[in-house]
Amino acid sequence: MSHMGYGCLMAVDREHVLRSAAALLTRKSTATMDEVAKAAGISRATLHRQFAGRDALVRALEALGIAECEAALDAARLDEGSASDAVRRLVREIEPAAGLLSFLYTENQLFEGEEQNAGWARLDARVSALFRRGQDSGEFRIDLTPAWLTEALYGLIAAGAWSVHDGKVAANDFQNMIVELLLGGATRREES
Amino acid sequence: MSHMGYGCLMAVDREHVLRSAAALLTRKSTATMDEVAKAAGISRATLHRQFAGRDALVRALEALGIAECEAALDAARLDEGSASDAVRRLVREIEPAAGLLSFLYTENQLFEGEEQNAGWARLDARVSALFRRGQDSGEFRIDLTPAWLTEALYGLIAAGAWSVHDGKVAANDFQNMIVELLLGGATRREES
DNA sequence: CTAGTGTGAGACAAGAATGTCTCACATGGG
DNA sequence: CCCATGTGAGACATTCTTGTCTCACACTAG
Repeated sequence: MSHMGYGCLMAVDREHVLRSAAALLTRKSTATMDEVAKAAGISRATLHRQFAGRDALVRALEALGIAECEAALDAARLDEGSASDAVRRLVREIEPAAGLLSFLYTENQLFEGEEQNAGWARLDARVSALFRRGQDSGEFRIDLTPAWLTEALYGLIAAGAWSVHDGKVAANDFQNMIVELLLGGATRREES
Repeated sequence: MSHMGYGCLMAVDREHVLRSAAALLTRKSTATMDEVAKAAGISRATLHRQFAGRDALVRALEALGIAECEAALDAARLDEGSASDAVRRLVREIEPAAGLLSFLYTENQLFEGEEQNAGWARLDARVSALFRRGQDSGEFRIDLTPAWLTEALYGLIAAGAWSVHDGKVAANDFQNMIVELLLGGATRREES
């Protein structure tokens, strides 16, 4: 029967294809559909049966990235404890998705004309709310807008992912480098 | 005679074409040679006479970006005064080139295979030296490597340029947002 | 006026990537 | 055993971009 294996087998295959495509496109953002198919171990025909075209594939990757980000936001429990600790948890949880994120980050720069996925707006709102909470509690300075702190976080994650990829930063330092710079800045301060 | 107007007229035309191409590609990094030519007010044939191909154009833009960065580094007098003030001057001087920089920044991500222009290495070295000077003087914390601070600066400049482009950050705040986050971080501190 | 030079417009072929299609093969259930 | 479904391989047309070429036109110096 067609409605049997369809729901379960296709799902895991689709998941596997998406993971492979993410891993490949993270390293080579201009990879061909043929290369993506080979990386996933399937033929171009099958790839094209699952994703109508390159656009559909990128959209699916976007949805995957959004889902992973939302899962990271959930796991980070942004509402609990101090805002600083929440930011630390957020970066820790989001690190596995950093490669995919940096790919989507630059990819979105050339989708400027079209409307962006509503999921990004939701993520932006949640992260912005975290920074705003930190400002309201007196923990964060108020002269940097939550919108900018959110964008800066994305930019630092992308820069961190590329730095690790280029070997300029040790993979183990990824979290600390981002969190410490974002929270504490470069200037030395007296430990209290 | 041909060897007369060649040195002077071609130079200014080339400069104009490069500026136009930079302005266009900053907004739409996938612009066609035809679009680049139209943006510069010349025909595709003439564009192709000045730049052998798209690669040559990008290389020339890269050289332009490097030259502007080096000019900014010179103007910022990185060796004078405190490292913090030097960083402030650097961001201020580099702001006009931020758009071009962010374009080249993402463009270089997909040149991963090829060797990068030696100019970038020189710039990295100069900026790294600035952060190292701040560390040696006790001004900057030593747990963030100069290499990471340099990459983070690039990432923040790109993020700032895109944020301004998307209207998420006011253009007037560009310098402050970057400098304050890079130097001071998000955490509030007592003013001394 | 005339020759030389640079430019714009457009035709043209080459190449790459995409989207679509067909066909043969394997596998798994009836 | 037989059939249906999904897959791989490959051919094919299409589209887009690029690089090259030719030709006509404007301008300018001699």
